[in-house]
Amino acid sequence: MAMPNITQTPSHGKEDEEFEMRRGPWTVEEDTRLVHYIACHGEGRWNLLAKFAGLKRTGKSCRLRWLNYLKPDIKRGNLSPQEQFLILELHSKLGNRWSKIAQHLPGRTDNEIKNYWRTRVQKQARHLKIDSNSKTFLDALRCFWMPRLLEQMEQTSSPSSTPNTRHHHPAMESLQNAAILSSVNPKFDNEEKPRPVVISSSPAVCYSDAMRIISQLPAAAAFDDNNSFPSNYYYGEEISGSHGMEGFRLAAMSATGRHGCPTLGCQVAGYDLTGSDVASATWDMDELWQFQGGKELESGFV
DNA sequence: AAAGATGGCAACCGCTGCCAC
DNA sequence: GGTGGCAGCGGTTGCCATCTT
Repeated sequence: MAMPNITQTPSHGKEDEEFEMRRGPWTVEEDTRLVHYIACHGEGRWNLLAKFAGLKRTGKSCRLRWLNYLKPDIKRGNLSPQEQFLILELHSKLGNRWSKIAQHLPGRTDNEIKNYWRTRVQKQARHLKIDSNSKTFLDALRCFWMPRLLEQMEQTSSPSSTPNTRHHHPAMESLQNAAILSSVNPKFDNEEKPRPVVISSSPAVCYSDAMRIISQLPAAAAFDDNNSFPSNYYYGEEISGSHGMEGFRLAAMSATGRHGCPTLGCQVAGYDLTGSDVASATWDMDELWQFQGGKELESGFV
């Protein structure tokens, strides 16, 4: 680990030492000082805190270190499928408002979510040569990625859980909150964004539930006799009209997923995500797309 | 095995909004 | 109303680990 840099602010007419600010990675000693000081005096007033704690750091740096790393309730490790789903959902409503998104993921920081978006989500957009802010890519997330996450969420839920306990799965609760948030709170309405995906009006939400809700859509949106996904809907949202030819066409897949639900495939304005080289070269790079034992191979995803 | 490329993440920077004076 | 200080936010950078050739 590189030693922290020292920044000197010239021409202030005070002792140089007073302006020697450390930069770069934090040492264990600095962390200990910061944690100890906050434990004794609380957080806030970061410039004064830095001074009184004897840290040669800016108040900003102290605040960032505390909020993003040292705070006791910070979660470490990979984002769960539930958290990923929530990020995708909330980002579709809130855009790059990372702190707002982070408020809905306890223990996760805005920085972590931002990094996740840039390194994981935008990577897929780059590989597909689609603008990550484009409707096309957002649709790809909704059509292709989010259903996978939903399925992962169900698969990773405890096999011993009963229907009753399942209703109290914390991630499902978060998901429910997100759905409620997007469907109820007008603050998050955005005319230019797709309408909220209301997949949770019931206490429990999972892949099969989402599919059940989809199955309860109006007749025009319901599955046909072949159990194919309706060509002009996904998640209950009409994609003809405003989306037009720029939107997705959901391929009617003959294969079925779990619970007799159709496995989703999709095409994005020239990007056939169901079987193109692009798909095999990019989407399956992420473990997200490792679909439980190569199920894609059977259903024609790769 | 080594060098270069790439990815992931922690930290920094600059801007904005709020508030006290 | 103007100004300065502070906190917070989002974009960007830089370092290190891992991967690829």
